[in-house]
Amino acid sequence: MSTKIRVLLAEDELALAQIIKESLETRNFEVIHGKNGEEAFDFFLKENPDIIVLDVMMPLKDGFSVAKDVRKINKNVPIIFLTAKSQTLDVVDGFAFGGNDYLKKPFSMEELIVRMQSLLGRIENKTNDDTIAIGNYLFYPIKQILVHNYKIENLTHRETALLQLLIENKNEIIDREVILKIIWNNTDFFSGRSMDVFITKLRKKLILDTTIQIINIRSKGYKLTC
Amino acid sequence: MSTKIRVLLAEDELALAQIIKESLETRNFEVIHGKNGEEAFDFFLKENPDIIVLDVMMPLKDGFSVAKDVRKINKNVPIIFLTAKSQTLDVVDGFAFGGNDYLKKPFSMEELIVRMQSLLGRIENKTNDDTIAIGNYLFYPIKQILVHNYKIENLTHRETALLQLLIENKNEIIDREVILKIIWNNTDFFSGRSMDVFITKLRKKLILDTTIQIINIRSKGYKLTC
DNA sequence: TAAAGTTAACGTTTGTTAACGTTGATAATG
DNA sequence: CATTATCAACGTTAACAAACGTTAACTTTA
Repeated sequence: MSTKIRVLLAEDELALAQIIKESLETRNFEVIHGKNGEEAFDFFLKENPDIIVLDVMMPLKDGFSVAKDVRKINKNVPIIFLTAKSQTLDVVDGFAFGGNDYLKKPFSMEELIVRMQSLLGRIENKTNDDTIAIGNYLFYPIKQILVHNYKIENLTHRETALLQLLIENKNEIIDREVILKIIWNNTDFFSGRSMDVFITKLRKKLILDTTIQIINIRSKGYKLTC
Repeated sequence: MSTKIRVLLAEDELALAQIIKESLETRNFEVIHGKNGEEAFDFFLKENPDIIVLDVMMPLKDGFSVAKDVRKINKNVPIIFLTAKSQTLDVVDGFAFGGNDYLKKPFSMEELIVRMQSLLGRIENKTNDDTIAIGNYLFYPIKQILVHNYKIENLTHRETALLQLLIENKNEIIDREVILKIIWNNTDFFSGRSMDVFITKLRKKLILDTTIQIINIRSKGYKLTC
C-alpha cells in the first residue's frame, strides 16, 4: 500500500493543469493528467485513481459525462468538478451525475486541497487498529514505530503512549491534567515538565509532515491536528 | 463532539417509514418521523435536523412544498427527495425547490445512506469549523492559523476564539459583555482591556484584506464585516 | 551499561496589566 | 448657533509574570 494519493485530473487548459499538477505534487499527491474527457476516462480505467478532479467543459467528452461513465464502474471514488459557470443548475447537475463536490473557477489551491482531503478523509481513516495513518506517516503503536516514506523512526514507550493518546483525540483539546493522569498517573510539577519534554520529542519526530501539528492551548492542554 | 446526526424523515407510508427509521437508527442516526408534509415542517421548525429526507407525494403538503418552505428559513440543510415517479421532470423540479439529491422508489437503504453521507460530508466541510473563508483569508480554527495566499499566520488560542466568535456572528454586533462572558468568562474592567488588546492583534493579522473590518460600536460591542 | 525517562536550568511565548493616546458624544460657553 | 470643554469608551504599546519549550545533565530501568 503506497502512501501517495493518486489523483486523476481532467483539464483541457494546459497552463492551469500544470499549475494544479505541480501544486498537488508538492503536497505529495501523485497526479495523472488527462487533456480531455476521453483521455481522462481511459486513464481512469487504467490507473484506478484514489480521487478524480474533472473540469466540466472539455473537448470530446465533458466532465459530467466522464463522471456518469465512471460511476457505472465505481460508485465510491470521490469526484470533484471544476466549473467556470456559476449557475446553480450546473452544480446540481454535477451532483446528479455522481459528483461529490464542486469548485467554481477561479479557486485557490488551498480550497481544492481542503475539499480533496475532506473527501479522502472519510475513506482514508478507516485503516485498522494496529496501523494508524497520521498525515503522511504511518504509526504502528504495537511496534512502536513511525514510518514516513518507507523510513522507520523508532519510538519509546512513553512517546508511543503520548502519540496514541493525541491521535485518539485528534483535533480535540486534551487537558494537561488528563494526559498527566493517564500517562504519568501523576499531575505534579515534574511530571508536567516531563510531558513537555516528550511533546518536544514527538514534534521532532513528526517534523517531516508540516501539516501535523501539536498545538498547545495555554493553561488547558494540547491538541494534535493534521 | 460527534453527537448523533438528526434526520427528519417525512413519509406517509407508515410501513416504509418504519423500515427506514429502523435502518437508520441501527446506523446511529437519530430519526424524527413526520407522517405528512405539515407535520414534517412542524418538526423541522422545532427540531432543527441535520438532514431532511422528504417523500414527494404526501397528504396535506407535498415534499416539494415542504422543501420550498424549509429553504426560506435554512439554505444549507441537505434535502433528499424520495419519489415514486421516475420522470426526469420531477427530479429537476426537486432541485428547483432546493433539494440536493433524489432517490427513486424502490431504493436500497445502502443507496439512501450513501447519499446522506455524501451530502453530510460536504456540508460538514462548509459549515463545520474545519475551514472558514473570510475575505481572501482561510481560517482554520482547529489549527489556529490564518492562511493568506499560501502564507501562514499563526494565531494564539485567545485570538482564535475571538476571531471564531466574530466570524460566527459576521455582520452582526456582538455585545462586549457577551464576548467577555464567552471568552474571558468575566466582565470586569481588566478583561475588557484585554479584549481591546486582542481586537488590535486581530486587526493587524487581518490587514492583508482591507475589505475585512472589525468595527467598534461604541458602548455596545464589535462587528466583523467583509 | 546502554537506553529510557526525569529533573534542572534557562530561553521563549502568551496573556494580562498598566499607562497613555485618540475618538466620539454630550454639555457648557461665548 | 458654532465652538469648546469634558468625560467615558476605545486603541495602542510596552512591561511583566506565568506557562510552555528546549537542551542537557542526571537517575533509573531493563
